[in-house]
This record gives sequence, structure tokens and C-alpha cells, in this order.
Amino acid sequence: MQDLLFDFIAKYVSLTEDEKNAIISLDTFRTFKKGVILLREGQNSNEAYFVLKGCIRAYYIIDGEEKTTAFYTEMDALTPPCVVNKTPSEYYISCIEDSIIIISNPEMEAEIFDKFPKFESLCRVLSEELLAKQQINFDEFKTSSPEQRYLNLLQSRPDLIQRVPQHQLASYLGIKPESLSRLRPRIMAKNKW
Amino acid sequence: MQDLLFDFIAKYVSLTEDEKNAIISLDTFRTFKKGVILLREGQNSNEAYFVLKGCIRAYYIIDGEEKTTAFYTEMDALTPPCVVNKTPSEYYISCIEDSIIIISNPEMEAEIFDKFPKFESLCRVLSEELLAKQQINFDEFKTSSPEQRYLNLLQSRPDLIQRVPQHQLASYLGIKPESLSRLRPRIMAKNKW
DNA sequence: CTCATTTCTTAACTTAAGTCAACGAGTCGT
DNA sequence: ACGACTCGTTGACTTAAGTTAAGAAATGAG
Repeated sequence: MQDLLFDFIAKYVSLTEDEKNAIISLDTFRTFKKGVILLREGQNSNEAYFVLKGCIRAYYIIDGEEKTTAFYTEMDALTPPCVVNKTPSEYYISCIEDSIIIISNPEMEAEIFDKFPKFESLCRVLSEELLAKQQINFDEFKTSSPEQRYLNLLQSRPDLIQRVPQHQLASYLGIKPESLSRLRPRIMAKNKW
Repeated sequence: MQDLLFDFIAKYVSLTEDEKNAIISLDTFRTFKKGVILLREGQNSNEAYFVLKGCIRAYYIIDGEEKTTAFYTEMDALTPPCVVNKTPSEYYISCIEDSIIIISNPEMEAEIFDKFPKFESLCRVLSEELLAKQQINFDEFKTSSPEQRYLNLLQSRPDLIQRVPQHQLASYLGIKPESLSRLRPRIMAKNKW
């Protein structure tokens, strides 16, 4: 199981056995059942997540309606804004599937960064990379129509369309479930003729 | 001028005179006239920007049309994805106003990080903070209508509405200039009655 | 100052997303 | 196996954004 993590890290830096053991000794691997809520609105959490297996989703409840804004799957990292800003969480995080997740907190990070500065460097690089990725994502979202966004998702994360319920996908695409339902036939019609 | 920068940094860490001098000696303060293009599509740049004064904007040209996706004003930092990914740039960056900007590159960063590890730590924190901010931004964008987005912007960055041309604001809000034009009177009508 | 260009607004029309409601299929708990 | 929910689809209607076009206002270059 840990190999998934170390293979991922190996793309950025090579770790000594000592360093790997330091990570393992933190003992932060957790498994959750589908449906478990990891974070609730209003909570003062300081947990960051790294998905080894499975899928979690972030969603707001606005006027009693769930608004799904993100899905995190294998090798995705998520530090909720409430952790960074030390404010109560504005949203929920729950497991869409049975999942294996690494949960860390700032104290653990500080400890590791202190012992192995290399990790802080790694985290800086990862976070800059994430930031760039998310910028591009946001840009694509802004510059395209719901239809294009769906086609885009079909290309970039085809798995999501399989593993995620439609109404969650819809708000992820910034539209209503009924609209998503109508999108599909419309696209088909275009490709046929 | 540099004080602007050091005041900003002081919110995160305190710097010694040595460290301040190290930054100043990099001699990366630049001034640009309104209209100057800092980065072009297709370019292989490795420059990151930090706006001390003025305003720059990022925009794509898609089907011959400008799509503005971001504005960076005082104390905003921007590392274009092309720098992180070492790929040709997908977008343009230009100065909307006469601006004073700090331009850095990965080599300079590496040098500074090596001499003063504190800076890498600072950059990690900054970038995590930025990531959180952008997540919230994206979430707000997804979960609201063009009208709400405009009202939102009016609240969170009222200066932008003054200093930026409407058609650029429009694509920033994910709509056409004509739609933005119609938004305003509609909102007024709602508030009046 | 003047002409050319860009920017903003307005209008008429088209298209697609939102809303409300109904219905069948699937899921869950008991 | 049953009924209660949830989920996805469909339909009719409303609303707002896209499109195309025209013209007024502001800006810039010479």
C-alpha cells in the first residue's frame, strides 16, 4: 500500500530508507467506508488528506442544496482552506467510495520538515504544481460552456463519469442535474450528423 | 518602493538586514508601461511575477478572441503554469496599467533558497495560502450565477471594476461583454423595488 | 484637432440553462 | 418483500446568456 505513495514521491525526489521509515512511523494511513464524512461545515479541522485509493468529494450546502465543487482520486492531495486559514470549514468532505487516505496535520508536517528539510522542499514544489494545475482548470472552466466542460471532463477524467453520481457531476460542472441530463442527447445528435 | 515588499513579507516571517540585502541585490525590480506584453503564447518563459504596483492581466486568445482569466494587482504573485511545467505558454500576460513588478526565475530562487532556507519555507506557505484562496474562488465561481459573480466581485475587489475595461471584466466573469452590459441595469431594477 | 479604432450600449432574435412537476428505476432499511 | 427515498429522465414553460448588428461614446495616433 505504501508503495503507491513512495512511487508517487519518487517522481520528485529520491528518499532514503530512513526518510521512508520516518513517514511510515507517522502511522497516518486510514481506511474509510463509502459515505463517511471526513469534514463538516463549521468544524475546526487541521487535517490534510492524500488519497491513496478511492474517491472523496468536497461540497457546500447552500440553501439546503449540495453543491459539489471537487473530486479527489488516487494521488490527489487536499488541504482544505479552513486548515490554511485556521477558520471553521465552509464545506463538507465525504467518501464517495471505500477509500484509503493519508491524514496529516501541520504539527506532523513541522516535525518532518524539521528532521528532513527535503520534505518541505517537496511540499513547496507539489503545491506550486497543484496551483498551476488548478489555474489551468479554472481557466478552462471560465472560457468554456457547460457542454464544452462536459466534453472536456470526458477527455481529462473519464473515470469520474463512471464512478460519480450524475447530480454531483452536474454541480461540479456548474449546472443543474436536469441540464446535464439534456446535454448528453444533444451532444450525440451533433456527432451523428 | 522595496518597503512594500518587506512589509508584505513581514506578515509571514521577520527578515534580517542580511536577508533583505540579499533580495535587493538580486536587482529584480522592473517598471513597465501600460500595454507592455510580459509573456506571449508559445513562449518558453521561466519568469515569475510579483506585482508591487499596478495591474497585469492573463488572457488566452481562442478563435481570435481574447479570454481574460485573471487580474493581478498590488501584492499578488503569479507563476505561470508554463514555468512550472516547462512547456510553452498557453496564454498572454500584459500590463493594464503602468506597473512595478518583481521578476524572478527558478535559478534565482534556488540560489536564495540555498543561502536562506527560510525563503523556501516562506514560499511554501505562500503557495499553500494561494492555493486555498484560489480554491475558494473557484468554488464561488462554480456555485454562483453570472449575476451573483458580478455582485461578488463588487464586494471582494471593487477596485477592479474601476480600473479594468468592461469587456475584459466580462470574460473574467465567464460571460460576454453584452451580457455584462445588461447585468447592471437588471441589478439596479431589483434593488430599486 | 481629426480620423480611425476600440469600447460600450442597445435591440431583436436564438439558444440553452433554470424551474417546476411528474414518472419510472433503482436502492435501502426494515 | 414492502414501502420510502433517492436518482435520473422527460416535458412544458421561463429566464437569461449568446449572437448578430448597429450606432454612440471614448481613446489614441498622427
